[in-house]
Amino acid sequence: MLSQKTRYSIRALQHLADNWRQGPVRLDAIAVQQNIPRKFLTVILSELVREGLVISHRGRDGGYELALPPVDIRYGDIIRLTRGSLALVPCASRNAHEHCSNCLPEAECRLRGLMLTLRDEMAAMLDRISLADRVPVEPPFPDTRPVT
Amino acid sequence: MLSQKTRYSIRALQHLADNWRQGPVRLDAIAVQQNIPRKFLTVILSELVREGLVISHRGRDGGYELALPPVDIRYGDIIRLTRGSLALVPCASRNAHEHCSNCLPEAECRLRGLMLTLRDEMAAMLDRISLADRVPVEPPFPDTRPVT
DNA sequence: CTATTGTCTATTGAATTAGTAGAGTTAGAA
DNA sequence: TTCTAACTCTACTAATTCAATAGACAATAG
Repeated sequence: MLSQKTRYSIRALQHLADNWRQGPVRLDAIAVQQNIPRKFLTVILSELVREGLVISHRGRDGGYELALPPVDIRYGDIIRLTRGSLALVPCASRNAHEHCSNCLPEAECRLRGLMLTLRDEMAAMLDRISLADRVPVEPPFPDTRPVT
Repeated sequence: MLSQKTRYSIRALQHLADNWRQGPVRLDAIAVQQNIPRKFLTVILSELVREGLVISHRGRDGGYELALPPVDIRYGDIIRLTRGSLALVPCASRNAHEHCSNCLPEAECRLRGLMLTLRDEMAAMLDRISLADRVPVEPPFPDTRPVT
């Protein structure tokens, strides 16, 4: 699962993408319109600023805006930044690899092999889509496989 | 991330798959060979028994074995059973749908749209592979996309 | 009938996460 | 210059989740 914080980050960034090139957006506007607790959002946005994804303007008429054009911010990047990794298991991360505790040697671990492959598939998709893309809100239900 | 418990479950099931049709495997054998804390494994295996994936034999010469041929146990099933859902966000689950807290109405949520699509891709892969499949332990590094 | 092996429910301790507090900094405008 | 509307930073707390253990119980082969 993505943490609440990661979800808030993504929605905040989407909001900024929607207002790209329309001047800074105030924190309160984002909080209200995206239904994110105000105080928590200050923490989240400050982090995004520190990471270089967002630019802030202080003082009167301040606010936030994306540091890059929406098309250059891919969902994969956002998740890697806020969550550290795309992988579902620490040892299957390509960029933040860590050993799993109580596991077999990695060279023998079949779970790891599977999770690496899965990670790569997820990355392929998430790195293809950017904040500029219109995402289908309700993708067609896949009917070619069982639904347990 | 998959919880430690889910990872243990998968490894335990893989172990049973390796011993398919060779009589019951004792809990201690699994614990030692898979490096899983014994007491924790009792909890995990009991759950798998209750869920019908595993059969247990009590008493002397007891142990565990898969309830189905390995080919009929797909990774997607295991994760759905032990973790409740494949989705990365509660509102994007096909089989255990829940509303996310502090979100927008689902019909407008772009994060949900994206996560549904991702869930479907993950499911396609995880439901294709079963415990009978030999998983490549080290898949080729994908070089067609950026590695952050 | 006993040693062996699994079952069940509760509890503990640690880690993570969500969210808040509150004092500080910056910049525009009167 | 000073007021005020913004953002910034570090620390803290409460709630939740998670990993692991405890310990009494049940079944079965020999």
